[in-house]
Amino acid sequence: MSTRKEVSAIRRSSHKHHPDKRQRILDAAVKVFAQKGFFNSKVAEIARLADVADGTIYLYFKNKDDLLIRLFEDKMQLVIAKFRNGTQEHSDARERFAKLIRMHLEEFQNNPDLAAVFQVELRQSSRFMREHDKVQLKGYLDLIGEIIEHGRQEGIFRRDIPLGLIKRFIFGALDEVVSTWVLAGRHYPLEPLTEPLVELFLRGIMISDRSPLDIPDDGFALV
Amino acid sequence: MSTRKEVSAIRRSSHKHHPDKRQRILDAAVKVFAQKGFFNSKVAEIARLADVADGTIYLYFKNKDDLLIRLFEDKMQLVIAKFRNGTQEHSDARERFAKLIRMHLEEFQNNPDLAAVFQVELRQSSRFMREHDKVQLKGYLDLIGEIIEHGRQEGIFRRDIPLGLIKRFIFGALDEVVSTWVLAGRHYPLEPLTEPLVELFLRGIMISDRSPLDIPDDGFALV
Amino acid sequence: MSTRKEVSAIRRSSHKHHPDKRQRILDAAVKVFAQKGFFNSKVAEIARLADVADGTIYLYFKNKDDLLIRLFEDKMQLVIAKFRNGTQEHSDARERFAKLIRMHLEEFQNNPDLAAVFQVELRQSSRFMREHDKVQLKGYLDLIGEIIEHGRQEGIFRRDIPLGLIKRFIFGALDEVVSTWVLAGRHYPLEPLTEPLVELFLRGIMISDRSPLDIPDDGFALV
Amino acid sequence: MSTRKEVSAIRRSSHKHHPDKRQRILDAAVKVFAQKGFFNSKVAEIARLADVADGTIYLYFKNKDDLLIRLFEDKMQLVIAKFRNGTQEHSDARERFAKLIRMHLEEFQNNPDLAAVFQVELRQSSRFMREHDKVQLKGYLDLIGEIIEHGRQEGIFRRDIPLGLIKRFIFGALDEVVSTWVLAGRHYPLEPLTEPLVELFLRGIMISDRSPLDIPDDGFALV
DNA sequence: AATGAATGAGAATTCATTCAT
DNA sequence: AATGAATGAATTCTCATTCAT
Repeated sequence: MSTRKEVSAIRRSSHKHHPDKRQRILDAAVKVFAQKGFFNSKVAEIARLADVADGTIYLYFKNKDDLLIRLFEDKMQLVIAKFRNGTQEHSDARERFAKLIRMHLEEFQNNPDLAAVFQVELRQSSRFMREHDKVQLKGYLDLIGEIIEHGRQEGIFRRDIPLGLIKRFIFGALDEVVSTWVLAGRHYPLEPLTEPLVELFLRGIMISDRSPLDIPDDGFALV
Repeated sequence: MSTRKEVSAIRRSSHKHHPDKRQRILDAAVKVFAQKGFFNSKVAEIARLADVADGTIYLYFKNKDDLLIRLFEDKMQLVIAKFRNGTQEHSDARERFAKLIRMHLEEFQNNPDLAAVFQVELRQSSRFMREHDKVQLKGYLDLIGEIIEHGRQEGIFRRDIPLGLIKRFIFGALDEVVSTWVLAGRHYPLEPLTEPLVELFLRGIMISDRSPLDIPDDGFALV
Repeated sequence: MSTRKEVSAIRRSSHKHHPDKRQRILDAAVKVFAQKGFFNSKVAEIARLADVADGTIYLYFKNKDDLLIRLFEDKMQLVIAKFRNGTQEHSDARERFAKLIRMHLEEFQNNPDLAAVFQVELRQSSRFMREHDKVQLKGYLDLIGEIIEHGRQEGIFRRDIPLGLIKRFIFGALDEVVSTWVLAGRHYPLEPLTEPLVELFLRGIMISDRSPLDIPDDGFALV
Repeated sequence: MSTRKEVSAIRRSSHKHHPDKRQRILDAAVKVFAQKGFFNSKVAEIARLADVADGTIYLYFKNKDDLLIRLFEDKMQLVIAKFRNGTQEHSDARERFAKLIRMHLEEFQNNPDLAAVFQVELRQSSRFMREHDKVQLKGYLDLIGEIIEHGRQEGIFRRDIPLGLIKRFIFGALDEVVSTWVLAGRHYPLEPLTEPLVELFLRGIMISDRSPLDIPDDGFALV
């Protein structure tokens, strides 16, 4: 009796399933969650959009919650890796920082559905957030932290404000800007906001006698 | 046939009701929404906590959605009025700005449940946000805008970054700081974050040749 | 927010379902409606009687209203076809007419629950009637009309009274007789009423040498 | 202490209440029932229309069901008395009968709301009908019966068909004609239907030289 | 007698999840 | 592995009725 359940549990963990199907489900989920919000999304609709049966979703994901969690984790992991990669092309902390902001804005601009889910729908369940905020979002905050730390070691970012606060400050502002864009219907491009945002941030976090923009005279256009 | 719906607007008229009861329901709603999240909250639990019958809630509010909306509107109105009042005690734009940040942090520190609802649960429905973001939240952003504008006229806040972006930047950072605090379980005081945050903000938004902290020489503690 | 409503039309598509289950639900519905009346019938009870889950009903029918409507349409269609068939076995209009009356009485005598629903419960909602009276009931009235028309062409049914009135006159009388029988608890057989009813009807609608009103010659103005 | 209750009880039974208020409630009930149907009518709406408080209705009527029952009884009593009066102006059974039909059609034509309630909404609850069909409707059927009996004694109405059946036959046809009129939106006058209806009825129930069925001599067995 | 705010039982319907095929 | 029909728990909201004023 309990055998069957266990078998199915083993299969689930072995993830042998068709990997493409898993992705199709996640892609459908992003779209549906983005449009309707998590609680108003129906598993059946995700299934329909992914062109699989309702039950199939449960072969790949534990439940609806799990779908959101995996979605978040999968994407966040990719995004963080991509951003870390991208930023490390620059050695200057300011450039590195500026690159991060730009990539963030571009990423969401190019994946509006993902943006909607992250910015708005992921906030839905405090229960969810309580459990997962600490997991993957932390990875992103860590990336920000690394860059700040880099700047501190370069001697150009201030040390008199707690790193944790700075990370939140930056993430929060960025997050709000993207949220506004999502809620406003994405009627304008995000990427051009890079420069002023970088300016605002750097002024705040750099050591004050060095203005972020009049740094060297190599004429580099900020990022 | 279709027994339900259809009418529903016969009663709702004489709003003599007990005014205290309305408040009790709202208070209960804040607590429950904060703890469980909007979608996981049951109207019956709010009723129980408010010590009224389930049906009574519907004498004061159109439905569960309406409860959240009114909650937001009621509180936001009060908070905005209070903040506007408080900030106008200062004529210096920097002080005014600093006062706003402090009041914001204090307000949510003193109303943790309300903070939880505002920070996390209100973000639940993009539909909701789409409708209400523009209404009352706008009032708050406007207040921020007024203070920035004041500083611009005093000649100490920069004009080269769009006001809209600055407002979002400030609100977002603030919001994230409070969210983190809520999600972290409110284990630390919020108010002490006033000074570093003000510092970060002012550096970003002030005209750069005037450092925000070396303003007067009377050694005044900021705010 | 408004969790409910809004979507509801995602599933309903592949109508492979079990066809027998649909019938079981309809059969259960007839019984329950007949016993309790539409408004006092609970969907849960129909489900219980049909031995399906509550939710299953909603895989086959849009809602409780729909259940009644389909019930009516399904049966009416069958009945009309059956009656039309049966009456066409006779070429004489009087025989044809008499056959219709007999079949009508027999049909309801043999399907007492159906009779109860048709006679009493279907009258429940004027809205329902407004929509459906015209649809399927019309089919039945049409059948009556056809037979009358046939008799007119044979030259034995009078043409001086509007067909519409005659149809109503016949249907109404028949309907009332069955209603009475249902409400009286079906304590007597219906079918024996065929002959006297046919007699009453035919006398009214046939051409006769002497119209029942020109009997005496006292020239009384009717009423 | 208990005195008050008893006093109020006495008052209730003595029907001392403001008689005009009772009528206002009944009038409102007819309108609302006619428009929405019994089950879709809200006591609160009746109260509003009658310009009394919700609770007041319960001083005059036991409950919502009672409201319908009293409505029916009150009106039926008046109508029967009026019809009996009116028909007795004529001594000839045929004229008496014709007068009844005319009064019936006129009555409902002049009280469309009442017609709607009687014809459609009263059919709603088989439970209701089971209890009240026998009470007041019977009074009306009795009146029809009296007139038929009168004609029989005059020697002009046939005796070979059970009186009960004839009463139902007449009432049913009449009822259906009015129902159709109600459901069709009352777009045409009812009263002109008096003559053809009387014609149809009288032909059926009068003694005539030639029974409509002994026309051909082929000895066909009816049906 | 009258009021109408409050009550709370009651019911339709939805939808995540299961499981026989 | 996949399916999708079936399940039934769960929850909002309505409205007849009561009762303190």
